[in-house]
Formats: sequence, C-alpha cells, structure tokens
Amino acid sequence: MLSRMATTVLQSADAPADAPVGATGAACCAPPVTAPLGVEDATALARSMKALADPTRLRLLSLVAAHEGGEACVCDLTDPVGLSQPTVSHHLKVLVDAGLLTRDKRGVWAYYALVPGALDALAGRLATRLGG
Amino acid sequence: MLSRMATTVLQSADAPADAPVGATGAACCAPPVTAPLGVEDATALARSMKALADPTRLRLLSLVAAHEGGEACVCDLTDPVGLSQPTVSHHLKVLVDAGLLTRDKRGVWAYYALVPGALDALAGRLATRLGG
DNA sequence: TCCCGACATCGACATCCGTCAATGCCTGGA
DNA sequence: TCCAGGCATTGACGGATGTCGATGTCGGGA
Repeated sequence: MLSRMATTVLQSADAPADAPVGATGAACCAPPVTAPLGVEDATALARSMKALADPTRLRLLSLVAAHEGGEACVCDLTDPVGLSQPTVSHHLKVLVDAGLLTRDKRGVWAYYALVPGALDALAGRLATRLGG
Repeated sequence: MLSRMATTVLQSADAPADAPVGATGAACCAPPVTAPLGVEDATALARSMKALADPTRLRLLSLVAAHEGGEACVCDLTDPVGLSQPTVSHHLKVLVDAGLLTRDKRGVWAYYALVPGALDALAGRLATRLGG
C-alpha cells in the first residue's frame, strides 16, 4: 500500500451558483488551495468551452465581431469560412445556445452579434477557477 | 437594402500576432475588432480549447491545483473523479500535450502540476482575440 | 532474483460531432 | 396570389472522442 495520503480532497463544492465573472480575480500570489471544481461547475464550464473548441466557430465569432456594426447575417459568413449555409447556421446556433451570440431576425435576414462580456466572463472563469 | 446602422465600432488597432496574454483585455470601451482570426490561429486556439472542453479534465486541473504542493499523482486523482486509472492517465496526457500540465516521474509515481500562466494565457487569448 | 505496485499503452466499443444535400418555413415583392 | 430568396431543420455519413478491460513497462523492496 502506498503511504501517500489518499485523502480525497473534499469536493463537495459549495457551488456558488452564479460566479463573480468579469472580475479579474488577479491575486498574483498563491491562493491557498481553493476547493476543486464540483461536478456541476465542471460540466457547465465544459459545455461553454465546447462551443469554443472548434476553429470554425472561433472564426465565426471573430468575423461577427469584426463585421461592420458588430453584427453579421449568415450570408456574410458563409463565404469567409468556406462552408455550406446549413453548416454555418448550425455553428451559429451552437454559439447562440452557449450565450455567446445573439440572434436578431429582421425581415429576411438573421443578424448575429456578440453578447457583450460573455467571452470575458468565460475567460475570467478560466483564470479564477483554475489558475488562481 | 437594409441600412445597417453603423454604430460605435471603428477604431483600428491592428492586433499583433502574439497577444499580450495575461492581461485581461481592455476595460469597458474600445471594441478592438480588427482582422478576423486566420484559419491557423483559429485551429491552434481550438486545439487548446478542446483540452478544456471536458468536465473530467477541468476537474483534474482543479484537483491538481488544489492538491498539497500544487502537484498530484495519478493515484491521488482516480478516486475523486471516479474513473478508471487508464482513463485518468489518458486525460492527463491530453492536458500535458496541451501545455497545461507538467509531468514529473519520481520513482514509481508520476507527479502532475499546473504550468504557471498557461491558463491565464489562454484566457487572455480568448478575451483579446475575439472581441473582449 | 522475483514479485508487487504505479502508471502508460493498446484494442475495442458506444457515442458525439462536423459536414453536406435535400427540404421546409417564412418574408417581401411582383 | 404566386414566386424568389434567406435561413432553419432534417437525415445521413465519416471521423473524432471518452471510456473500459487487458496488457506492457519500469522501479523498489523482500
């Protein structure tokens, strides 16, 4: 048997439902052993990260952000990414479901725009919940 | 024939190839929005995000960070995540390959530790490259 | 020298995911 | 009223991914 302490680090994370996102925790020096992510928090974070774990979706976000007015319709995006219209629609839906984009249908066109602060909130959660 | 309101935006600050990671993007004003991500950049970023797009791996990172001394061996991690040893080894390899963990084999045990600043760098890339 | 234990690798399996062509829905104009 | 076009949905397919049991590898102790 190993003599390594097999102390299962208490993991029943208190689970603060809403994270203090946006705030850059930013302590430079060693936060003394914060509690590990609970299963729920990890699952929720992973779901958000999955939306960003695809090069096409990253490019779509970037294209929308860079587009005039901060918004773009599907027809603006299919050519730059070089994929079919249904595929682009699918990716946009994933991003909307993840809370990263908004969808505004005006007439025949559907305009997508970044949700302000959503990416920063994700980045903040990454840094504060895992790296310290 | 729709007149898209050209609202705020504009301001051209070319984003250099390597972003000043670690800094949490600009504050409130000034949407950066410049050139969209290239295919290569998007692919590279997506590869990193994929490593974080799994709840088990997020919990492993968190467990390692929270563990005494900032490092943990496989036997410390299998119980908390409730998965088999080969599966945990697999996830740890993914995290090492992504540059998020280091692996240090001492005797019979393999100790994993966070790569300092790696998560912050990723968070910074997210915020600065996409519209933070 | 042999055995045990910690860890990595392998092979297999089920599931998920990205992509496309085809099709349906809805809006605006003729 | 019908038609044209932008977009979402569906169904299908191939490849990637998470998981496990079995096995290989290596170091330390008897």
